[in-house]
Parts: sequence; C-alpha cells; structure tokens
Amino acid sequence: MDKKNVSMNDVAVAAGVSLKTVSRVINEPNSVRESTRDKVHSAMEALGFRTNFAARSLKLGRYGCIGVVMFHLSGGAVDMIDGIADAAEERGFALTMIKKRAGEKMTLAEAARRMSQLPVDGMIFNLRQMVDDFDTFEAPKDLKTVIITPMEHPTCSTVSDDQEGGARMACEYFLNHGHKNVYFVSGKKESLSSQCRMKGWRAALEARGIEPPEPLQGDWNADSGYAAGLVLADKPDCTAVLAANDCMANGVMMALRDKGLSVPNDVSVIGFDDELYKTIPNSILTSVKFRHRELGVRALNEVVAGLEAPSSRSRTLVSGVLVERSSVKDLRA
Amino acid sequence: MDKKNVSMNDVAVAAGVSLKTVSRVINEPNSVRESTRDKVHSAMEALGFRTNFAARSLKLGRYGCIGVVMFHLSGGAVDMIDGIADAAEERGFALTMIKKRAGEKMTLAEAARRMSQLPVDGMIFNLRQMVDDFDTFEAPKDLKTVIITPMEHPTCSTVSDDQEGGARMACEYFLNHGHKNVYFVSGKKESLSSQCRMKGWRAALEARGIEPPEPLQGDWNADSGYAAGLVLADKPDCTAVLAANDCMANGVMMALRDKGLSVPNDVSVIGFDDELYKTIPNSILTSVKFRHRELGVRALNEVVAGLEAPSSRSRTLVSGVLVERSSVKDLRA
DNA sequence: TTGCGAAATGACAACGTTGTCATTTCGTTA
DNA sequence: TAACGAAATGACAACGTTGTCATTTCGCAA
Repeated sequence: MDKKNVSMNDVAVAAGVSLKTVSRVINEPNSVRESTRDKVHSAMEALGFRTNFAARSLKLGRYGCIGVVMFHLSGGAVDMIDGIADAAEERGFALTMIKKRAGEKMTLAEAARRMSQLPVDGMIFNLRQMVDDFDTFEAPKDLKTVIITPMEHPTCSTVSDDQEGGARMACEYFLNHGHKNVYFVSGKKESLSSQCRMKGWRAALEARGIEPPEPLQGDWNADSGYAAGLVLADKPDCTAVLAANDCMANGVMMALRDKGLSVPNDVSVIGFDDELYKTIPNSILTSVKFRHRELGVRALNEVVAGLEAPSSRSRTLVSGVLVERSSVKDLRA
Repeated sequence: MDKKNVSMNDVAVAAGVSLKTVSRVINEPNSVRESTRDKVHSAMEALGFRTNFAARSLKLGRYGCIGVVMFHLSGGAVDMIDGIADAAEERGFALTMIKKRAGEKMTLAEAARRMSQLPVDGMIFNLRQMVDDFDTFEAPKDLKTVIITPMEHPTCSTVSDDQEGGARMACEYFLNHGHKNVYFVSGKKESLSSQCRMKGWRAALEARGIEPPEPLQGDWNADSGYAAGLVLADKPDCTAVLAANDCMANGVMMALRDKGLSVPNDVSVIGFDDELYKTIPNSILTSVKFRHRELGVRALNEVVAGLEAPSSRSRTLVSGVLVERSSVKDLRA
C-alpha cells in the first residue's frame, strides 16, 4: 500500500537517519559519510522518493524556471523556442509556457499578471505584433522581463533579429551590383517583421538618394507574390525585387517566368528566411536568413543575466546573414 | 523600501484582518463581507501582493501545470504545441517544457526523471523517433503520462496522427482513380512518420494484391525528391507517385517536368502535409494533411482526463484529410 | 587512555499558503 | 430586549523542504 507522496522524512525514517541528513545527501553529498549516503540512497530507491518541487521552491525562494509567453506562434518560432530551450537547459532552467489564445486580445500587463502566478524567476515575451500597452507597460520589479520585439521598450530589455539591417543589407547588395532601384513586396500589414523589413528597404534606398517606389502589398504566401510579380513584370525600370519572405519571392519569380522574363537575367530577386531550398529543387534564390535559434539563446541568456538585477535594461540585435545563390545579376561593367 | 516578497500575512496586517480572511478573499470571495473584501483588495493593491505559487502548490498538492517533453522539435511541432497550449489554457493549466538537447541521447526514463522534479501534474512526450527504452519504460505511478507517437505502448496512453491511414487513403485514392500501381518516395529512414507512411502505402497496395515496387529513399527536402523523380521518369509503368511530404513531391514534379512529362497527364502525384500552396503559386498538388493542432488538443485532454487515474491507458488516432487539388488524373473509362 | 579539533549528524524553525475547527458578529424572531 | 441560527472571521496546524545552530562522533596526537 503506497503512501501518496514519499517525503524526505519517510526516507529518513527508513534509513534510520535524520531528515536533515537526507537533505544533505541530495544537496551536498560530500558532507555525508559514504556508508550513510548509501543507506539513504537505498531507502530513496526503495520508496521511490522524488524531491517535492513546491516545498523546495518555497524554501529557496526561486523556481529554476523561466516563463515564456507566446503572443504569436508561427513557423520561425520553432527555432527560437529551440534556442530558448537549449540555453535554458544548459543553465539549469526549465521553461514555463503560456500562449495567447486565438482571437483573445492579450496585453503585456495581462501576460505579466498571469505569468507572475506561475513558477517563474523571469520571463520572455515573444511579441511579433503591436500591442496596446507596449509603451506604458512596466514589468514586475522582481521579475526580470525580456521582450523579443524589434521595437525599443522604455523599461524592459529587448532582443530582436536585425530585420531592418537585413533588409538594408539586401538592398545594398542590389545597389552594389549596379541596380538603380529596388522594388519591395511586403508581408501582412500588421506584422512587425514586415514593417521593419520595409523600413530597412526604404532607408537603404534613401541613403543613396533613390526615391523608393510604391511597395506592393502581399500576405506572406506565394499567390500574393505571384500577383505582385505580374504587376512588376510590366514595369520596365524593375530590375530588382526584394520580397519580404521566400514564399512570396518564389511567387514573384514564377510570375516573371510566366511573363517571359528570366531570373536573374531580366530581373534579380532576393527573399527572406532562406527556406526555399527545402521546397524547390536547385533553388537559386538569394535570401536573408535570420538566426532564430541564436535569437532564442540570447533572449534566455539576457533573462538569466538579469535575474539578479531585474531593472537592468539592454537592447540586443541579432544580425542576419545574406545567403548568396544566383538570383541576383551583376549589372556593372 | 520594499520588502522582498509580500505575503498574505503582510496584506492581512495592512488590512486589519486575519491571514485566513485574505486567503478567503482570493479563493472564495463570496464568503467574505463586501466591506472586508474591499479593504483586503486595497491592501493587496497597495502592497503589490501576488500569490506565491510554491506555497500554494505545496499546500494543495498539485501544480496546475502539464509537462511537455520535446524529443524532437520540427516544423509541424508548432501547430501541435499550439493545440496543446490552447487546450491547456482552456482547462486552466500552464505548460512546463523541456527539450532533448541536440546530440544528447534521451531515454523516456531520463525524461520522466527530469520532469518529475518539476512542477507538473502530468506529462506529454512528443516522440518522433524510436528510443531505446520505449518498450520497457514505466511511467511514474502518480504522474499521468501520454506519449505522442504512432507506436503502441504497453502501459502509457498514446496519441498520434493516423499516418498509416493517411497513406492508405492516398493510395486508395490513386487506385480508385484507375491507377494500377503506386511508387513511394520516403523521408529520412529514422523518422517514424516516414516509416508509418510507408507502411500504409504497402498495406494499401497489398490489400489489392499489388506487389509494392521498391520505395525510393529521400530526406524530406526537394532535392531528394527531384533525384527520385528523375529515376521515376524512366519507369514506363509509373503513373502514380506518393511522396512522404510536399517538398519532395514538388521535387518529383519538377523532375518529371524537366524530363518532358506532365503532371497529372503523364504521372499523378500526392504529397503529405499540404503546405506547398504557401510556397508555390497556383499549386495543384493533392496532399494528405494531418491535423496537428487537433493532435495537441487530444494529447492534452488525455492527460487531464487521466490525472485522477494515472494508470489508465488509451490509444487515440487523429485521422488525416485528403486535400484534393488537380495532381491526380482519373484513368478510368 | 585521554583530550582535542574537525567532521558528521540532528533538532527545530521557517518559507507562504490552505484546511479544520472554534469563535465572534450579524440579522431575525420570540 | 433576549435568544437563536447563520454568516463571517480568526487561531492554529500542516504541506515538504532547507538554513541555523547545537550536538554527537570520529580520527589522531599526546
């Protein structure tokens, strides 16, 4: 007849030692004589003892868990979670996760309120769209909070891909290859990624005194890229297209081809995320890739680093990488 | 000067009531006079009180958290996590997550050991590959354990996509459209999904007395599908190809086209996961889609249902759906 | 053998909640 | 006004750990 929960006390009695000795066997084994340790280990084994998380945390005043709030859970999120989880593991933390429900409107304050009732020492918000209380939000003073977002926050640390820099890099790549202008196909309007990529594109052109043409509105999927491509095919001055992701870039390329234009001979194209090679054999698309995994790692490290000083504040940008293939033609000389 | 942690006792003193009354305001507000409740609420507000998770769990003997172990974190996992998280939310649970580290070899026993030190009332293992101790593993008696895997387990509840059934369904679709045989392009060898899809393909053919041809080995990516397509293009009896995912199916289609064959006029193709439309404009690929989100929801519900009776055992299969487009030709009549 | 300092072990309180049971207060009726 | 039952509140123990400090045991030198 099993007792419901085996406590240290039960183990102590079974092993004929004191409660405290059992505790020591677990937390500072070297301070216990080997023969005693063995007795205790046998007793633990026999009774199936497992330390009680609640009691331990209560006494220690910390949990060893980092909270993760997913305001948005999309494709790239997997790698980010992967990075967060690996880094957490490495530093001896587990993750406690909650998610914004579909349709529900969650503010930062609401997320913080819910998280602070859970076993967490610090938290990470993954925020890919704007929220109402972004600027006014104040994190709990005793709970280090890191926000993954391209926007700067007045009081919290933030971590982000350098989306803007990535877009700028792609544009400059075009311009350095002799292109005189770059067209842009955006993602969904409300997406911060799309907004930042657009901003970087604008900035890069303006820095060279080029008036950015009207951007084409897409929705991340190939069909919207195709539609944009049909429009672009008719613009004689269009030699370079930057699409806010690879799927739309592929759509653009297909439309150009269907219109009798060749990539890269007639038009050059760059995308984002470098994932087309998975789906398209012999893919030629040059693409800006973000290191989502690294992003997760940085976010977690920032939280852990801030556990002692929750009010510290920093801003981390993880740069992107231009993966060169052959979809950009060199127009020079 | 803030005290580090504000306890119920602090609130009680500030509000001029007893500790227990504060507890009641939180847990059974109706048993407290309104005027008292207001006093307590003000005090909580003023001091910034938040209930202490550890103390509460210790007293209650439960955590309100479900553990999730990701042995594998890949694309489809996002939707599954999404389902798990939404269902958890709905039932008032949070998630505690740990992950197998890259390279590390984690057994079920090891995962269970680590989880049982964390704040969890039950757990879900997401297992997409074989693991050494699968058959011998016994879950902790007091911790309901559900494994997401296509294999049956002797003692734990399992939940899975019906991969085998999905593959069978696709094959029968071919056969019912007058095809006399179906070729198969597999994913990575060690993947259970790939193995199950292959098994279903074999079974469907054998059920009609057809000898399955040698399957072609792929690795999930388009290039491997392309290579397979080149081989298949030379087989005169090849009218139907089932590829273990959409990316490889696309590779197959591109190879066929490059060899001068048309889909579906010369060869029909079906894929898995229904995700090609995101990347390919006007995609024609018919595909078997699994409801990963639903899978997550079922897994969570199974855990919660089993919290009272951890030793209960069930097996859930979530059926797939054939998303029809135009990549299969009807050869009848 | 005795004495001593160091090592090993133990007794007890405390962490912040909730459950049990006793006590006080309230509103109503006699 | 007194008496009563119900509602509201409170005192105290308990959950299973770890920290503090006291006590016991050990190994070794005198």
